[in-house]
Amino acid sequence: MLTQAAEDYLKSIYKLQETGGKVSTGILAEYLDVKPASATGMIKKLKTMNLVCHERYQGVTLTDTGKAIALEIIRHHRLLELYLFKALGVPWDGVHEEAEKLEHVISEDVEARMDEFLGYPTADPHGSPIPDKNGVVPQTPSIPMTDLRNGQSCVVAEVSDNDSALLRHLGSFNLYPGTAFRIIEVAPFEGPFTIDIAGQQAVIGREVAKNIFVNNVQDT
Amino acid sequence: MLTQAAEDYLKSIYKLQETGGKVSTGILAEYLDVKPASATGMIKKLKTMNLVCHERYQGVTLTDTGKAIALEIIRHHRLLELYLFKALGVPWDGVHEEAEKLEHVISEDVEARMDEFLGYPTADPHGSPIPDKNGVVPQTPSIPMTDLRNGQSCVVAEVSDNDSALLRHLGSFNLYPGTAFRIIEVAPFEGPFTIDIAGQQAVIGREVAKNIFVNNVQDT
DNA sequence: TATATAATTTAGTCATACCTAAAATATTTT
DNA sequence: AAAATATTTTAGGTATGACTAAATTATATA
Repeated sequence: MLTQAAEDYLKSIYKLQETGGKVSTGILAEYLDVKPASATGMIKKLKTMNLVCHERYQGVTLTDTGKAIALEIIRHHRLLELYLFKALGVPWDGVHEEAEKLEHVISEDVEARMDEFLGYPTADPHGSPIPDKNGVVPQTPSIPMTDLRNGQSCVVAEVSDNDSALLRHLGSFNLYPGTAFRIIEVAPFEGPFTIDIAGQQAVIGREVAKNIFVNNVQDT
Repeated sequence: MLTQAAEDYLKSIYKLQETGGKVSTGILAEYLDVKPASATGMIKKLKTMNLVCHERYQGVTLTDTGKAIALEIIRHHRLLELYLFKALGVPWDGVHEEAEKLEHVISEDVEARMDEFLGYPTADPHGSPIPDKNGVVPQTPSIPMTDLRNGQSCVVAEVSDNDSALLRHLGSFNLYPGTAFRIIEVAPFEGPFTIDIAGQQAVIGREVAKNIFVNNVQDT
């Protein structure tokens, strides 16, 4: 059985690997809020367990085994988020923190029962894909909201889940995955977005928009 | 925040205290499957945190704070057991092990939500009382099955929860809390119990009977 | 009451896990 | 090639929690 820290490293390497191949020690350390030396230490430990590949100064990647474990933890996390949200009514800005602790502890049996209860879902409350039992991640192509232009309409596909204040802010506009909206205006010089959500107007700053990913984009 | 080990010690001291006042180092160590010296070490640590009272060679007791924490963990544990049983269908011989891990991790918010979902229950699937939010333990008087005599009828109140093989065995006879049965015969010389459960006859050994507690005892 | 026995505590060790600062080494940039 | 940057190694720290062995204290027995 892996320690919680080791599981968190694997999960982080997986996430960073998604957006850019090999993961440098520095990036990983920054992501986990530890010093690079700490990351090197854990990488060495994970290497002895054959969970990562690592050549000195060349960055780290997951082995097949390491990737499978990372995906299992991510599956735990996202199933838990959705379960807490749907079965227990935990607000969507609170599920991440709670799942972060539970993900290391639940059994495969409980995981399977939650999965069944939820009807074998493919996305968590923030729209992030839930890997299936075999580690297959359902692909839902989406683009950042910041790519949108005046007059385009779209549907929220996914939002970043790690900042609960941001999530509360988005919730106040009803900007959940599945919600449709239309761009009324993109202010010039990297300015904010004015949008229409079911008849309600809202102004979304660029920093916020960076955390929103959309699909079903149409010119109207 | 306490470590998991510290929480387990508090919980154990509480349980041992229930059945016999002050708790000796040796008993505590045996219960937790560690050496007495290890128990002494943890007791000293808990004492610096004002969670236990301890005079050398005089055994240990919980302070009010320590007792409150112990009861909170027991509440977590038993609510989790019932929740896993009722909401997710985890078999009753599996809930203990799962709750043992989760009890240290769930938030007060999730605890409250499970409590509400379950309708503010007072007993877990094994019949053990669930302390309320203020640490009040509902009292349900019961006697060991081994005190019963020929011809007496009763209802199962509580069974020991820490041996899952035993629980499966009891389950095979339908001996859940709430199940009524009648003593057909107690074999002499500390022999087994022959009982009638809803028309079905069963033979229960003395070692098993020691783990069953009953109430509503009536002579028939 | 003295002594044997049992329980408890003390003192010192060990293993694990994770972190850091500083120095050494490699890589990249100028 | 030199300088700047990033990474790794080294050496050391902290915390947890277990253990053994020896010393101490309490209890039971003679």
